[in-house]
Amino acid sequence: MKYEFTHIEKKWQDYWQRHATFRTEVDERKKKLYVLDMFPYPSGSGLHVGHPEGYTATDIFCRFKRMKGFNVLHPMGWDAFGLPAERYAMQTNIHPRITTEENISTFRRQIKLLGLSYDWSREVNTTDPAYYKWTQWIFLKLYNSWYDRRVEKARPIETLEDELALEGTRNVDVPAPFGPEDWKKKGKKEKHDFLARFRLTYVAEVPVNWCEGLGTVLANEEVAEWTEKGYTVERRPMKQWMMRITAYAERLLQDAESLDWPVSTLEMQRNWIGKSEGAEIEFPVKRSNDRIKVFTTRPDTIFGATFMVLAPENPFVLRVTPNDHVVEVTDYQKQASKKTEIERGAERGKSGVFTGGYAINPATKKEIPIWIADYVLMGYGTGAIMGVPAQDERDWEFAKTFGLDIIRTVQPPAGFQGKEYLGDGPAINSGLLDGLHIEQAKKRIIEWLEQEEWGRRAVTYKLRDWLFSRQRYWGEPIPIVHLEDGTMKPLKDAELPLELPELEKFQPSGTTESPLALATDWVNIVDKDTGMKGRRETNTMPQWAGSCWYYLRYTDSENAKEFCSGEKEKYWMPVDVYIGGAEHAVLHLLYSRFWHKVLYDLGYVSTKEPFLKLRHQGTILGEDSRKMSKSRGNVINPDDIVAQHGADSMRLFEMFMGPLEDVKPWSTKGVEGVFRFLNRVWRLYVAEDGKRDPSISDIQPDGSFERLFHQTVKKVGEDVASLRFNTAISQMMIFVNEATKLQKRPRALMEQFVLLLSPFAPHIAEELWQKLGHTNTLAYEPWPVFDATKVVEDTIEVVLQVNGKVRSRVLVPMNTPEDELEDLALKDDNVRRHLDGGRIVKKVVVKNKLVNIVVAR
RNA sequence: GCCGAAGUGGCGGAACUGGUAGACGCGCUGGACUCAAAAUCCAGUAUGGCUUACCCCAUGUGGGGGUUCGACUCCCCCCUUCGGCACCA
Repeated sequence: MKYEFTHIEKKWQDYWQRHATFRTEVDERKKKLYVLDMFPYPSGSGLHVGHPEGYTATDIFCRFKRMKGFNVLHPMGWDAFGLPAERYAMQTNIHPRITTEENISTFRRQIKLLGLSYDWSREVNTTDPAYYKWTQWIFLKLYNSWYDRRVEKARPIETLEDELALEGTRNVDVPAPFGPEDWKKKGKKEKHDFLARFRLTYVAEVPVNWCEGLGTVLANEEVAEWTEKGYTVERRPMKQWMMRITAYAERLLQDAESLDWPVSTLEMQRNWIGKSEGAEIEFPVKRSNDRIKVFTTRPDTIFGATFMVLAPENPFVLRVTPNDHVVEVTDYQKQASKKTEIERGAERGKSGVFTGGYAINPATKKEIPIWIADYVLMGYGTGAIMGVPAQDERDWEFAKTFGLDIIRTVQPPAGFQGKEYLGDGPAINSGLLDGLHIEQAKKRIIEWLEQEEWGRRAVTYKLRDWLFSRQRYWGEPIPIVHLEDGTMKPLKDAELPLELPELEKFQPSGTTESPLALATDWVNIVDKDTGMKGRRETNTMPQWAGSCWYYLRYTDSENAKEFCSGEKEKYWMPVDVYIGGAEHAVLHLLYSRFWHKVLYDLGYVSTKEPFLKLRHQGTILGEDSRKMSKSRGNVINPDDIVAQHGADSMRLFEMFMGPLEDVKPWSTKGVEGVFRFLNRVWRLYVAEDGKRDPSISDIQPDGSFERLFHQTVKKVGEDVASLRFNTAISQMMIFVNEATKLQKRPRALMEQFVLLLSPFAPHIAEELWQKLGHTNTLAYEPWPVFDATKVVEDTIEVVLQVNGKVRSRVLVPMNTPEDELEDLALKDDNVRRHLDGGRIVKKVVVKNKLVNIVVAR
């Protein structure tokens, strides 16, 4: 009987669905395991072969663990908000909800064809109001929280209000302190504005990449893409929603150390957070009481600071600029503001203008000129630097361009020909630091700065607050109302979800607002509590929002009262294994960790980190080893593969191609190879009449076949546990090759082998299991165990070497003693030929491995 | 430029803590079955040499050095590819 994969796969997929085979519930008696795939954005082009790679890997792992007795949570859902559906709506006026639904249906159908053991009852969809209700709820939790530095955690904003009313800002670090009476005297708006400076979600005027053509702001990484397509992107300050992720910089950095993640991903996150340690130093402005703060990692070089540079946007710029320089300075500021950050970075050489103002170097007491230049960024440190050309490449270049003084304060080694010197050496021209090396000099100068009150030890991070608003329709509405008194009012929990309004026509608003601004009935409201007129926030959330917490929703996806119940969260979290693309190494994985920590601080989740073990699947390239793309015509469609060779072959091949994390090219021949393998398996078990093959019977296995069986159980189990699927499949192929050679096949072992194969090729395995006489699914059969004593070979080949080169091999019983091995080597003809009468200097004997005889001539 | 990962047959890849390099699969070659083909099965397959049976010898894991009885594996230098960052003071 032929291997009718199409029929078999349909049959078992129906069976699993009918019997809810993979439905999971909390079960305190069983050990839980949470295995998660990064959920896909359901694009219009359907699934590509890259998706099933990760999904198959997690599926094999889940099926294996279920058989090992674990209670496995393995869900799937849709990250369905996003720009493509909205752009399509603008062209066709078809509601994004409709396109999204269609795309989801396609994806769901395609994924189901692969026989993945998801608990579909937990499916989530980020665009479903029942889901985004809780995205909005979490947004409000952040809005209504502040980060308390004293305890290093987020707390409800009321705790800050209470504290201000009780003791003012005595224990809170603010520029303008006040007492409890002052707080009580403040008006509503004043209090509102003050608190806004603490909230984890806040509105700020920030320079963004505004694209008029698209009617939205773009992320820095999106700018290049659209400018290439002919759109113009300009830098302009706009009011945007921000999330105070910077408050968590240190914890995001520290807690990453405990994670079992790819080193490269951890490294990328570390670089993204970009911690650097140094000092803040205040430079007094000449003839003024102002002090300009700079950040430096090299406070030891302060004696070489011969100028100062401010970012063009630095608010001090105009305060230090005398009237006769204002024109040049403002001109420069204007130019700089137009450039995007990419353009600023791409420019070779240094530009800048002298402000006409001077500061006093607190170490040398000398006057140094204050310049502005766009190589100094407002978003990092204090937006101002001390220029130390002798010990900094950029400052050197700047000083050379504008003819500024250069004073070496670290002695370069003799014969040093370079420009700036970044290496270590004794300090020179540095007063109290002279002779000290960098580390000591840093320590000494910081002590001095702190003592003289010119500065202090400081840490800064590259990480910036998260720009959270998008001027788009197809995203979660931000649940905030702007009242006519200038304050903002968050919606109450009972008012959630705030659903997207229906629109007549999908088009940009024509202003800097999102298309939501066109839904005037929705936008304009009257506040029930105060009777004030109000306007709803028209920005929506970025696509990251929904994916920031979806793993929590899976634990309790039907819950209408909570985002998930504490009990279920405690049982299932954290995610034990998380698999997805490396393209999310930073943003998604950092944003999720951030939200998770906020929820942790507020007591809503029980773990500090959401994802314990993370692995990325490597990209699958086209057969030509190039990236798959429509234009290259090398795209492989999973539907075709499933139709031609079946889902089991598809799954098996994707896992057999190579290590999960590697980038690897598709191979049609390779699929045929694993398809042949499955056919061989089939013929091993099934006779022409469709019944169990008569070669399978209750006989005692012969020793070597039994050994191979135990070796296979061991290898497959270990490999699956460590996600090395390619080598597990190799071992199964070896087993099948041997089994094929046998006339009579021992039923017990053959049955167990079906169980080994089942996580990889579940459909054929279920069918064979049934043909072997079982009536239930094998999904919960116990995973085969191996007998360690039966794994070891009784005869083993030992290598005989002379001077490290293999000269002969002998078959000996396992654990033949060393001296016997040595004798065998010395008696061996070819070994003796190579000894060639030389003097034996050394004999190395490794039991069960080799004998190496070292001779001198 | 900086950070990270990786370079093994014609191809995808294997080799656990240094101990038989090339498992398994693809491809290729030869054979069996067949009128023939497909499918299937069997055998061979790193490169070169010598014999021209089996053998045996040399070379071989990006290149060059080193440590070691012994290195794909450890150390140093260099090259290439991929991923990320990019004036972060």
